[in-house]
Amino acid sequence: MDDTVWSIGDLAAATGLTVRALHHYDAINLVTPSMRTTAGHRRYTDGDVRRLHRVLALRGFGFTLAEIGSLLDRPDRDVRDLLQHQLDQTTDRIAKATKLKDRIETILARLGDPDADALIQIIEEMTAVERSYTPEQFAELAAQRQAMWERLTEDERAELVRKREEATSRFTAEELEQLHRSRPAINQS
Amino acid sequence: MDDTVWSIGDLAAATGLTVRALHHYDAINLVTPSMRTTAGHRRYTDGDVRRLHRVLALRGFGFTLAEIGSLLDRPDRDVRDLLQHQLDQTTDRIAKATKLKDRIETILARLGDPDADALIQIIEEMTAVERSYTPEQFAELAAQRQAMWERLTEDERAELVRKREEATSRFTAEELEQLHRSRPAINQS
DNA sequence: TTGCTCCTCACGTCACGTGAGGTGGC
DNA sequence: TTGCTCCTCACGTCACGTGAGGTGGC
Repeated sequence: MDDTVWSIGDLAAATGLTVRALHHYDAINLVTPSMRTTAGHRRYTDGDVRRLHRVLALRGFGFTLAEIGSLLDRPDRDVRDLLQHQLDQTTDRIAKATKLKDRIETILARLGDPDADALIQIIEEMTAVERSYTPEQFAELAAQRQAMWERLTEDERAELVRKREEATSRFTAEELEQLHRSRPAINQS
Repeated sequence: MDDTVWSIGDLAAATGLTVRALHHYDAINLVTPSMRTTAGHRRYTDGDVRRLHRVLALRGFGFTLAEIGSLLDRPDRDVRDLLQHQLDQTTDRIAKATKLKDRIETILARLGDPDADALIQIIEEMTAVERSYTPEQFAELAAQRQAMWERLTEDERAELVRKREEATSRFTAEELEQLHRSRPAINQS
């Protein structure tokens, strides 16, 4: 009973995965069938199937396949940290998605019987912040900010980042993303 | 004043994008600079910058670059549908992330001072549903479900899908994903 | 001449989907 | 012999990141 062996198609049907997914797990050495038939066909043993189930369980918790692999193969890492990280990421995703949802609902409410031009106009109103500057003023602003940043000490920069994050809640999603993108670039210089 | 022209570096600094991102937008014909210098350097006009701002605004609403492109170039599509679709997707993402968050918090709470083995065990307990079957029983189940499905009429199938979705709230995230993956495969046959 | 910005390839990312062309077991 | 399952490439996805190697303006 314990020496039952699975073809890839049966295993795929039983787990709801695709054959291609199992091929992929094999290719990255995540779940490798212990046997092959003489024709080269994969045969999954009971142990392989147990490992696959662990993979699917962990995948359900949002771990990447790479993380799952190292968790299963070197189970000495600080699991609490990993889980905490997952939790933080998930919380963050919820917050961002919730904000986006609010904005979309706002737009839908304001939208009468619109075409795309109207949509774009409304969205631009909601996100129009920089557009009140001329390009030159805008470039000047960016340059000044950059120059100011470079005159700061490490501590002052950290303080600024904190303040920005406090102010962040009043920003639009677009600006959030832009801040997020521009910060590492600035920090590296 | 209106004929100011931007270099790619200045525009990147002013918007918080990377130069590479602007290259990308150019490559996919989303935002193409109207001019080049004799040396081949991109020069963005005021109109280009306005288009870029529209792109960023729409991106903030979760549209893909392809969607943004067709929105800007053929503004005749049903905008309300597009936005509604965005909203549905976002709501769905929030629901899934919230469920995941609950599960992670549950695990973290149950976790004393654990190593990965303990984690995997706990996760397996939380997700252990199929594991109460032997592989043969499991394969049998899958085969029976498949056979049953194929005997159904379209209406009966739709009814089943509805019922499954009702029951879904009691399922784990893993099972949700598996259902989600297996359904289109079955429907195609 | 030295920096700095700019240019064009071109591969890598993540978890597979989707053919393409061919082989083995019932 | 006909289907069906299986096999191995290998390109595509999405929005860029990250060098690699080279050129132009101050």
